[in-house]
Amino acid sequence: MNEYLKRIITEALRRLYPELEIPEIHLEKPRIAEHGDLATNVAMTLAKPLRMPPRGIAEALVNELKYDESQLESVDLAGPGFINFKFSPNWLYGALGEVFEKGDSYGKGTLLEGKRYQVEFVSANPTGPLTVGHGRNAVLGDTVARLFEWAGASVAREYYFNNAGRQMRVLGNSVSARYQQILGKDVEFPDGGYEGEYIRDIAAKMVEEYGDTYLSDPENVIFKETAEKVIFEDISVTLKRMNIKMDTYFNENDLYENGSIDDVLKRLEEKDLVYKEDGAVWFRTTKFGKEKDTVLVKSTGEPTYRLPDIAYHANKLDRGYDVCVDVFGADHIATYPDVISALSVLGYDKNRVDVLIYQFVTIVQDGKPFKMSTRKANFVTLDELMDEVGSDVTRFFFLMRSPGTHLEFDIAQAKESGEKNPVFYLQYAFARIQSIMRKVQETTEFKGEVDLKLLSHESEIKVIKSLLDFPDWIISAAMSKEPHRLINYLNELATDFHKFYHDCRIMGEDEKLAQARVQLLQAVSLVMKNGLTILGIEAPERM
RNA sequence: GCGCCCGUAGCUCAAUUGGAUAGAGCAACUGCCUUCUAAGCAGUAGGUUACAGGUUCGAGCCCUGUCGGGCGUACCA
Repeated sequence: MNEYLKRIITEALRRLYPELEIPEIHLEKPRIAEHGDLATNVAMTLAKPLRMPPRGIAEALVNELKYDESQLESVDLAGPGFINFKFSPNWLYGALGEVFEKGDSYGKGTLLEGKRYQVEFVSANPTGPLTVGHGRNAVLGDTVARLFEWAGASVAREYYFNNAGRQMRVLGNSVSARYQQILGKDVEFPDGGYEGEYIRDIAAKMVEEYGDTYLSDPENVIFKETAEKVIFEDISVTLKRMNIKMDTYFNENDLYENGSIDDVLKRLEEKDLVYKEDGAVWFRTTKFGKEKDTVLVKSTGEPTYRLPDIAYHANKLDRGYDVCVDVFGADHIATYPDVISALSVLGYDKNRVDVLIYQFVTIVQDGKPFKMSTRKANFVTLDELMDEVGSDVTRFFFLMRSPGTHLEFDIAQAKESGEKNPVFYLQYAFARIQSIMRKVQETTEFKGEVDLKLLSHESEIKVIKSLLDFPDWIISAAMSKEPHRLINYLNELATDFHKFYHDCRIMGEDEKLAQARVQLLQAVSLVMKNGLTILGIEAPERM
C-alpha cells in the first residue's frame, strides 16, 4: 500500500510540476483515526521550493491524483495541508487474508534479509550471580536479537567475559579466606573482597570436596577457578530460566593469546596515534575531540580494558558480521567513542558497530528505592526475582520502558497478579481468545468458505487495521532497538480486541458472521502469539 | 568545572523520531455480566510537556541559556 501511494503521488506531482525535483514521499499513520489510515505532508514540504501555500498545493494534488477505488476509499485534504488516505474495506479484507497465509511467520520482514548481525550482551564477569541490574541488559539484548531475526537478519548472541584481571584475583582470595575460616583458621577477610553468601557456599563445597588439602596453599588458583566455574554455571542457569541462549562465549584472554592486542597496538603505532609517557602507552584521543589522551597500557605493562575492547571489536568485525551491536549500561557510555575512533583509524566502517545504551534500574521495595552493589552483597539477584514473579513478568518489566529512561522496578507491582500487573493484560487477551475458541468449537461446526466482508462493525475494522500494523512495528522496534514499542503495539491490539469482544458476540449470531468473527479472532490470537514470542514471553492457553 | 542521558497528569511511563486535539496504566469517582474468561468494556476528573528565548507552515521532540536528577570524567572494569 505504501509503495502504491508513493507511486501515484509521484506521478501526480510529475504531471503538475514537470520542472520540480520530486522529493522522497513521506507517509505516516495519523494519530487520530478520523484523519485516515495514512497521511502525507508533501504539500507542506513543497511549499517552500514551489513558493506556494501548502493548502493550494495539496488541493491541486488531490484533484490530480488518480487512484483505484477498490483500494482507496477516499483522499482528503485536511489541516494545514495534509493529504489523508483512507483504505477501502475491500483492500483490508485482502490484506487480512495474507495474515493467515503467513501464519506463524506473519510479521517476519525482509528488511535485514541476508544480513549477519551480532549482539553482544550480559558480558558480566563471573564474580557473582546476575542481579536485577544485569537483568535489563540481558533481556534487552536478547529481545533486540529476536527483533533483528524477525526483521530478516541472522543473529549471533555473544557473551564476552574476562576471567583474568584484578577482580577475579579478589574473587579467588575471597573464596580462599572463607575456605580457611570454615576450616577454623583465623584469617582476615580481604579488604574489598566479595562479601556475598555465595562465596561461603563455594568455599563450603570445596571443603566438602577437598577437605583441608589447600589449607597450606591459600594462593592456589583452584580457588579462583572453582569460583569461576560455579558462578558461570549459575549464570547460565539464570539465563536459561529467562529464555536466553547464548551462541558463543568469548574470553578476553584469547585476544592476548592470539596476538590481537599486540597487533592493534602496532597498527595504531603505525598511524602515529600512540606514544609513551611516564612509562605508560597513551592513545591520542585528543585527536578525536576528547579532552584528554587515554592510557592503553599501564606502566605496569598491563593493558587497561580499552585496548582489549578495541581488539575485541576488530575481532568481531573480522568475523564478518555486517553489524555488531553492544548492549551497555549508561556507565559505559564514555568508553565506546574511543573504540569507534580506533576502529575507523584501523580501517573499519564505524557504522558496523552499533550501541544500545540503557539507563539504570532502580529497584523499589516497600515503596523505597534500593541501592545495589555486587561486592557488598547488597543486591537482588535475578533468580530471587524470578522466584517471586516468574520469568514472564521479569522480562516484561525490563522491556516495557524505553531503554533511554531510568527504569523503576516496583517489586510489589510485579508480584501483583491482578490488573495492576501490565503483563497479564496481554496474556489475558490471548487466553481469553483461546477460551472462546474452545467454546465455539464445542458447539458449532462451520461449513463453507469464510466471508471476511461480513466484518464491517467499527470495532472489527479497527482490529483488522491494528493487525495489519504488526510488521511495521517489528521493524520500528528492531531498527530503533526499542522493544517497548512492540509492547505498546500489543497493548493497543489487546485493547482493540477487548473492545471488539465487548461489542460483538459470536454465538447466536448469523452463522456466516460468526464464522468470520472466529476467523478474525484467530488472526488476533496469531499476532498476539507471535508478538509475545518475540518478547520471549509465554502465551498461555488458559488463565 | 567539563561531557553524555533524563525532566510529560498525584505516581509509573507513552507519544510511530518534526505533524493535526499530548495519550495509557495505577490511584479517585460513575455506569455495564442470569448466556462464549468482568484479569474486561464505557465514562468523569486530572497538563503552561521543569523554566526562558530561538529555528519554521508546524516543537514534548531540533538550537542556545537557566534550574533540578542520574552517569561518566582513573595508569578500576
